[in-house]
Amino acid sequence: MAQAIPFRQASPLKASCHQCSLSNLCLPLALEENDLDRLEDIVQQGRIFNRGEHIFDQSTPYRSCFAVKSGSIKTSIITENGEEQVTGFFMPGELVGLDSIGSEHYACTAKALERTSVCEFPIDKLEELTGKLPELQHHMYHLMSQEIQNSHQLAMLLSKNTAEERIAALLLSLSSRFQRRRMSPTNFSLPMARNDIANFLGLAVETVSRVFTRFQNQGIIKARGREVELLDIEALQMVSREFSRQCNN
Amino acid sequence: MAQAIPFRQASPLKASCHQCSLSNLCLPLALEENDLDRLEDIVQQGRIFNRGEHIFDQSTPYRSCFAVKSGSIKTSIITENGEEQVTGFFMPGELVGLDSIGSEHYACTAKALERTSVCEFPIDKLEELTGKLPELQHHMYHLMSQEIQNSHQLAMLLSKNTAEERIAALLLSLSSRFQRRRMSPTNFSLPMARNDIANFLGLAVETVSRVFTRFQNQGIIKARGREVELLDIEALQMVSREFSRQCNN
DNA sequence: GTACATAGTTGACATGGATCAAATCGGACG
DNA sequence: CGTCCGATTTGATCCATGTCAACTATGTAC
Repeated sequence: MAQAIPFRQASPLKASCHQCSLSNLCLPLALEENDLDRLEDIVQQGRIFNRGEHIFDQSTPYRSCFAVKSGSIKTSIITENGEEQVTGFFMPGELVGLDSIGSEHYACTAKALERTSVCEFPIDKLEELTGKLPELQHHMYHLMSQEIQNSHQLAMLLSKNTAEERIAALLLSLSSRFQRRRMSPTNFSLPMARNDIANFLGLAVETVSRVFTRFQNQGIIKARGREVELLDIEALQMVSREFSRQCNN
Repeated sequence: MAQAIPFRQASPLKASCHQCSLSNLCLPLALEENDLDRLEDIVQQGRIFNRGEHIFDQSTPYRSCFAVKSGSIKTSIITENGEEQVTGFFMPGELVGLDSIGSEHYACTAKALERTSVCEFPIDKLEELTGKLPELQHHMYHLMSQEIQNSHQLAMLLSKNTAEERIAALLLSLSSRFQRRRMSPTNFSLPMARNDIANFLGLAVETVSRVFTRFQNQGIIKARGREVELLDIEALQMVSREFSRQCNN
């Protein structure tokens, strides 16, 4: 029935980086057209996860890192006594699991914040490939560097900034990340709950809520539930003290 | 006058990883004897820095990462408005500058806390070499992963833990790092000032000072200036809540 | 040795945000 | 449509830690 197809086509288990709309954000960003094939050879089209499902947790043996294809992911560390520390939010085109290379298990737990699909890069194959493609290797180093920087920025936010500053910085970070994905930088829907925001920013939920309403009263944002509209980006930048140096970008 | 020397010998600008006492901690850790030569080929014996001197700062174009050979280094981010956030302390065998790969300039400022010597790895040559030596590449990924993890642990410490817990965790981290370097885990001299500790842990100097004296009154430590003796490690672990999961190890 | 600067300690007080409590909203489901 | 449960908001109170101020110790230059 199906006739032979002369052109490249993804097998069911294989992602097509060539056709992916995120190729200017994700790993393919580093590669020429013809090297892209080699990346496609190792990528596995991952499962789709429903909201709340774990992509992996700290007891999962480390095998792969994952690129978000659609949806969004939250990573967190769960301590022995059950406390959680949210370490990041990941949007389409971003790589999750870079903090675990060389470890037996994942160093954090990754949970889908909404219906989310991912591409899976088995780490052994990825390392092998980066050994052959210097640009890809460089890009990996660069991504990991940025992850370190982001985390330092977060530490800075946590140790030096007030609740308002932290929340302003997060909103700005999300804004610029939505923008890079060609979505509105001023009108978006938060993928995460207030609780996750609070945890990520080292605040109590109540504080987050209060700051949101304060911002709203000042006419800086408009928020109803997870729907957010940034009315005055400049004001947000003023609040976040260190203009545009966001915790994640 | 000088006669030809038949055996490998470090040129003035070249470090000898073969003879380095840190070879079980540093990059050589990943390599077989014979691959070590290739690492030696790219290492540059760095300058010696006096206390307070900058190895690099955020205006320095990114060229290399550095391994601490002796002494110790503090890294920090300086914001536009002059605020400082200490992001880490580095001891012999540890690598500084992994947060800047792929950036134009260093992402942080590195300052010698005491008289310090470093080995310099030009990043372009290092990347080239890791492309050829899979074990070295893997080790680099692993080191960078750990740096991300450390930073997440720090963020966690900052957002969830009390002053006492943070300081206990730092003391334990230093202790285990001294131990790995075959120095006493209970009797050491802090390389950094109270100020740096405070900044790193997101506290006021006064708070650090108070906690030190509190610990001392409880008989957990003995401290005179920078000289510290850990009298009751178990008690410290109790205090630091999440037993032994330190911010840096 | 004296003097000045820098680092560390201690005390008194103020406050941002945590905590506790309760009300309200919103969505899933029968 | 009504019910239920979790998420969010709002209010009242409390406390750990910051801030300000003063004092002490340590080190460095002359």
